[in-house]
Amino acid sequence: MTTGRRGLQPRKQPRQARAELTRQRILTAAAHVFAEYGYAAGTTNRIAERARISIGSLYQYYPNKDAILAELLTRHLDAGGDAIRSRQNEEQPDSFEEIIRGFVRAVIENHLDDPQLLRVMMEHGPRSPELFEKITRHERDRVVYTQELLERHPEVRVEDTHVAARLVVSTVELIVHQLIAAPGSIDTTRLENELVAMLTRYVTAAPGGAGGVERPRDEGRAPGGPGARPS
Amino acid sequence: MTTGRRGLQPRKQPRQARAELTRQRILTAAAHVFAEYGYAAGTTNRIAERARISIGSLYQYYPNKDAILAELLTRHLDAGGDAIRSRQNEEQPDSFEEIIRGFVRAVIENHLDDPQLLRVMMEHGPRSPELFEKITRHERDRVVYTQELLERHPEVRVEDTHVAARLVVSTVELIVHQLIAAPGSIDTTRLENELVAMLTRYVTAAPGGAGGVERPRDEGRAPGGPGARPS
DNA sequence: GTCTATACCAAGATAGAC
DNA sequence: GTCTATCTTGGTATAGAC
Repeated sequence: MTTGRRGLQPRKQPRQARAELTRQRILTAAAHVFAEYGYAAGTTNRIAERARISIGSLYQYYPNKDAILAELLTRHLDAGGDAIRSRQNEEQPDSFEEIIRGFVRAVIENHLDDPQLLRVMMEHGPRSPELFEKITRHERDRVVYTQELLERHPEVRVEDTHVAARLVVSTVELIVHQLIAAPGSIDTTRLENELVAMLTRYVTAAPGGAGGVERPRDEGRAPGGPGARPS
Repeated sequence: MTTGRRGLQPRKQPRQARAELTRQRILTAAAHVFAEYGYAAGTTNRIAERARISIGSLYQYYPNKDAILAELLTRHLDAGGDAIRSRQNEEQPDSFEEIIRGFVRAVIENHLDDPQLLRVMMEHGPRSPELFEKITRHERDRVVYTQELLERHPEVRVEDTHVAARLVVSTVELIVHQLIAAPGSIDTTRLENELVAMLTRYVTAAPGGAGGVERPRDEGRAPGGPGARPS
C-alpha cells in the first residue's frame, strides 16, 4: 500500500516541536543579519530570507521586528546571569583575583559567540522602554552583586564600594564588547589577563599607595576650562 | 525719506555670516534631537522643526542627514584632539599619574556638553565608510600616542605596551561615555579620581605584584567551556 | 534664500490563496 | 502553516512658488 494511513488517523502533527524549531531558526538568522547589517538595515525581509522562510511566516512567530531583537537580548542576558550564578556555585576560589577572573571570563565567554551582534543589541536596539528596563535591571543586579563582593572581601581597599562596583561592572562589560568585536582583535587570553590585572590592582591597592586616590579634590576645575570648545 | 536706499546700492547682503549662523543653528538642533531620539528616530523633520527652519532650508545647508551627523562628530573629535594637544603643550607634569589625569580630564570635559549626543554619535551613526574611517583613525592615533607615552615613562611596568595602550584608551573613552550619560550619574570629580587610580595602578604596578599578570597562560580554557550557553 | 507641497522609496506589516 | 502579493507608513529629499 502506498498510502497506508487512513484519513481518520491523527497522524501525530508536530504542533509545538516544529514551531519551536522555526522560532529558533528565525532567531539564529536574525542574529546573523543584525550582526552583519546593524539594526536599521537588518530588515525583516533579510531575516526571513536568511531563515529561508517567507516574510509572512516570520510574522506568525513574532509580532514585529523589535520582538525578535528583544528575545535575542533576553537570551543573552539570561545566559550571562546563568554563567555567573553557576560559577558562583561551582567553585569558591579563595583569592580575590580568582573571583574577578571568573567574572571576567564569564563575560568573555558570553560574548564569544557573536560579538558583532552583541554590539548591535546593546547599542542600537533598546529604544523600547520594556527592553531598556530589562537592561537597566540586569546591570543594577550586577552592580549590587559586585558591591557585596567588594564589601565582603578583606583584601579590598576602596573608599566607595558602590562607585567601585559600577566602575568594575561597566569596565568589564564595555571593554569586552569593544575589544572582542574590534578588527585587530586582541587574543582573548591576553585580554582576560590584562583586564583582571587592572581591576584587581585597582580594587585591592591601598588608597594612597601607588597612584592612590587620596589627592586633594577640586583644585578649581571648572566646566569649560582649558581645552574645552564650544561645539 | 522713508525708503532712503536707492535700488543700485549694494545693501551689504550678509552672504557668509548669516549662512554660517544658520548652519550652527541646524547643528545645535541636530545635537539635541539626536540626543533625545537617537539616530534613526532623529528625523530631519524634527531637526528642522527644532532649528525653526523649514525642511527645505535644511537641505540647502546639508546634503543629507548623515552629513549633519558627520559634522557633529568631526567637531567632537577635533575638540578632543585639540584638548589633548593643548594639555600636552601647556604643562609637562612629572608624575605619570598626572599625565593620566590630564588625559582623563580632557576626555571628561569633552563629554560634559552633551553626553547623550555623544553616545548616539559613537554608537548609531558610523555606518558611512568615511565616518568610520575618521573614527578609526582618531582612535588609532590615540593608541599610538598612549603607547609612546607608556614606553617613554620609566614608572611603567607592562609587558605589552600596545595592548595596554588599547586598554587604557578604550577604558577612558567608554567609561566616561557610559557613566557620565548614566541616569544615576556619578560625580565627575569622583569618576576622574577612580579612573585615574585604576589606570595608574594597572600600568605602574610591577607584573607579579598585587594581582600581577604573570600567571600561567592557557590553562586549557576552551571556547564553550563552563558557563557558556548555546544562544 | 526660505517656504509648502509632494514625489519617491524602503521597510514593516497584513490579507487571503493554497 | 506557509506562501505571494500588496497595503501602509513615515522619512528623505526635491520641485517650484514666492
